[in-house]
Amino acid sequence: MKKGSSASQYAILGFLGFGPMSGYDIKQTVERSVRHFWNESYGQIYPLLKRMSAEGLAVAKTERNHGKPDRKVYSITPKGKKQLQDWLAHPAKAQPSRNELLLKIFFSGKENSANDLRQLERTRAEHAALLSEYLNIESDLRHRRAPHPQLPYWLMTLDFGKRRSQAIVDWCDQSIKTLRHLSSKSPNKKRRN
Amino acid sequence: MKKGSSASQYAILGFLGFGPMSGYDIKQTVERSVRHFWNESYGQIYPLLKRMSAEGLAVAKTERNHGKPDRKVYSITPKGKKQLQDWLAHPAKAQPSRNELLLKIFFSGKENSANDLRQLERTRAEHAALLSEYLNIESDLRHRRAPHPQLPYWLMTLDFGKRRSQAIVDWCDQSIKTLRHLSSKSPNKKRRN
DNA sequence: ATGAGCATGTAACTGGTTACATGATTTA
DNA sequence: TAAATCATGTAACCAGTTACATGCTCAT
Repeated sequence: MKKGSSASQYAILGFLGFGPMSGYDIKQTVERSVRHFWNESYGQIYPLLKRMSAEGLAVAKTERNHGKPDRKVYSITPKGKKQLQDWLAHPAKAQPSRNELLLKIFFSGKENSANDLRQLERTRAEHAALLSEYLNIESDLRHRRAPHPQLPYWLMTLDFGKRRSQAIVDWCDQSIKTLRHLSSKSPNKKRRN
Repeated sequence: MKKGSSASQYAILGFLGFGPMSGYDIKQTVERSVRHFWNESYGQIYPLLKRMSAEGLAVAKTERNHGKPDRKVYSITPKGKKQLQDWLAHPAKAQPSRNELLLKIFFSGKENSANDLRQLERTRAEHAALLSEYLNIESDLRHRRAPHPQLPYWLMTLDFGKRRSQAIVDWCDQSIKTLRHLSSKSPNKKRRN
């Protein structure tokens, strides 16, 4: 793995692999396709595209655009394709997970039960919503993209999202139950013996 | 939420809430207790402790230590306790997830099947190992820490880890099956029609 | 007229990791 | 005698976010 090339660079390379795109396009595509497990900001995309074309991994072509600003459309080069394949071939390195909600619960106590419950319910709702969103995307994908050779891979990542959200929903339900049980056994304010 | 105070600071405050600790102790404790959803480096801990004691959130006491280097043991102050409680009361902000493995699979195709399978099997093994580690920790905790008032909260975070790893194992199994099926339908090298 | 969408880009900042320096003691 | 553990700390680096600047067009 070459030094100075971050995962963002490979992500960009990957999207250019689908076809020529501008920085703006890449951002939109990220939002529509991999948002649930990846993100990129313009502040990352534009400087990287510049650097990558200087390194010969992509080539830019400026498209004049009536009224709207010009578009700089980048295409991946053979060298870029090779670098992408190299990256794909190397084992993915696990990124350190940091989960603030878990940290708060870890430090929590009976005093914070009301707040914990609120947070768990919010989290549950978020992931329940994601879950149904994923199901919609899935059926949409299966119909609109039926013959695309990469469809199975996209569905795999979706499946991951579904399972993760389902696991979180289940965990929230269980934890909410536990918290309620806990505070009914020894209530915060009024305690009847 | 005060500006300039990162989640790391609250994590440190949280651990000091369990009792006086040195920077070294905090690091060890993080490793032993919340490693599966949180991490801190010395390069983060020591400067923060310094700053926090300057801000009156903690107080340091130097312990002379025969032979070994001196220990600077920090205790949380009432002001620190208050700030910790404030943080606990605010909803946890979701940290942007970035999953390299999913990204690679998203960009993958039949050409990379062999490599994908290797990575999925590795990931599966990792999380299967974590899973049994969690189960050990759990029974250990239930016995050794049986009467601790915060035990239920620790178990909740463990439960999260268990469910997450189980979901990942399941997803790996499913994805491996899908990949094998895929390459048996249209093999990479030799194709019989 | 107001705001959303299109489109590119830079600068400042922040949060965090890694590498380094130091040095005694215990264990293999 | 080599390595691990104890223990603290700094400096350099890096990746990534946020805020800002610019400006046109189209729909409300």
